[in-house]
Amino acid sequence: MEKDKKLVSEITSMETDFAKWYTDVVIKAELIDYSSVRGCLILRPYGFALWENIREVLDKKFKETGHENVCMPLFIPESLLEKEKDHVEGFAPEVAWVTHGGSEKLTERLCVRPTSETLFCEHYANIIHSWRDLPKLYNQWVSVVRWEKTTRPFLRHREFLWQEGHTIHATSDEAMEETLKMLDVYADFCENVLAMPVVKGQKTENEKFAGAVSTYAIEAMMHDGKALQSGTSHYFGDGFAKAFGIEFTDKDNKLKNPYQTSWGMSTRIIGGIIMTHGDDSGLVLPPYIAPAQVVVVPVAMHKPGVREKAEELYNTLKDAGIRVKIDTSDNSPGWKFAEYEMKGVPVRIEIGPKDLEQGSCVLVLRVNREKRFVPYGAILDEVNKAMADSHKLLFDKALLNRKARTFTAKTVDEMAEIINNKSGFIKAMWCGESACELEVKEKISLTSRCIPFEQEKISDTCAICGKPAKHMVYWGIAY
RNA sequence: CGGGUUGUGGCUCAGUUUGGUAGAGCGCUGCGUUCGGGACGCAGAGGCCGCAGGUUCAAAUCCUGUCAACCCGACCA
Repeated sequence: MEKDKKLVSEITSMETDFAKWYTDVVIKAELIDYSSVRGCLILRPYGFALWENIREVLDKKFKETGHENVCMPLFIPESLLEKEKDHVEGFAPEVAWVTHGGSEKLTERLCVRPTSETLFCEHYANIIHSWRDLPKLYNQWVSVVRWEKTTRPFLRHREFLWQEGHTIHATSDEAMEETLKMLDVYADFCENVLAMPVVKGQKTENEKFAGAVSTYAIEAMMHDGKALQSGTSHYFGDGFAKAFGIEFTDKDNKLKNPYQTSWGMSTRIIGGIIMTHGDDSGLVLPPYIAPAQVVVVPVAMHKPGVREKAEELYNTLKDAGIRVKIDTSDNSPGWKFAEYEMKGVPVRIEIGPKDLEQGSCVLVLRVNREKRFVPYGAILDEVNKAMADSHKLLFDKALLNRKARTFTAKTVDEMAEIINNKSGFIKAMWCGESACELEVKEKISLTSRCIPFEQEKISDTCAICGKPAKHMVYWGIAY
């Protein structure tokens, strides 16, 4: 478009300063506000509505796959947290402690849950006795607290909302199947609902969850080439069950430890949505979770018939279940266009005197500002089509960005050469030794993002040590 | 947790060097004119200068402490 220069001057352009752009968008679009405790942020109605929509879609999927929602306590006694060694070592440095109840000092301090494995384990030990009690497929939607040193809106809060699934099974095969199934649920959700392409894979030993046998994750690429871990699924084996004394009598009358999983997705994904799809005019929201999917903007409202027709279109869409908003405020049309673009509303409908003459209205896609002239009778079909088209355009654009920013390297020098000039994923071979992974981190500040399920052979030898390679790994800089 | 930058009406900032009546633009409220890419006029409202101490006749300004935000690093499954 001719006027492709920035229409919104209040937002720092991505190219000038991506981090500043991000905070500008988050604040200006009224997603978040700061509170008086660092890292504890306020989700404003527009931001919380995004989470509600995400929650609604995921929760439905969890229930379809047989899961039940529960709610565990907020506090974990210190002695309970300490039962699994790796787990406590992983989380202890970042937990918040409650030491007093009223004015009385507690005999045992309580940590505010950083994650709830220990609580679920304690509960499972109480309720599971027989193979008939298995499996338990539980999930909870709660907030957790991790006392992070560095905080950023959505990406790293000290208190954040998430869901954590915790399941327990009679066999390791069943638990592993669950682990991978839920990873697929997340991947499917990201791609088909959020329009975010993801790479599915396994985390290395260094990067896995504290206490897990293996961790799987979906990795997404942001507009600036940094990686965002967008959902994780862990296989625990029977380690937690042993540490917490969870036992059941199997069909063969033998006492056994069951096998567990956990998996989570948090409000961090909203940061991912912003950094995947946003542009210099502000937010661009994927249509299926946008709090407002359509905004109706009447132009020259005082002219006869304009407002009535606008209301009529609004009602038609609303009655059909579309999340639609109408703006009849006395701001100028130009102001409204800019405002709703900044807020990322996927579809805008303009209706004014010229349209009334034509018997149609103008439908504009946020993602590329494409204008479509639509007769009134076709409005619902065209809105649905515009949302489907927008979703596809967003996905394709994000995938294109990832492909353009995915490089291959055969040696650590090549990796350094690439990362000094560009930002993105580097595919390189790895022998499987932690030492090599740590060397990459120290020398060129890249971390392993995952060992993707879809393997490729870049070369025969580890890019770092030159010994025979075991895996192809995606390396990158992560949020 | 280290290094850096910054806190002044809702927002962006000037004023701090050299202590002396708290400012501008935008936004907000009311009325009128406007309305197809952030309209215009007129009239108004709004600030213990982040917080706490200290120095001084006098502090937004100087000193000490503290809190918060942002950036870089370390750390973070």
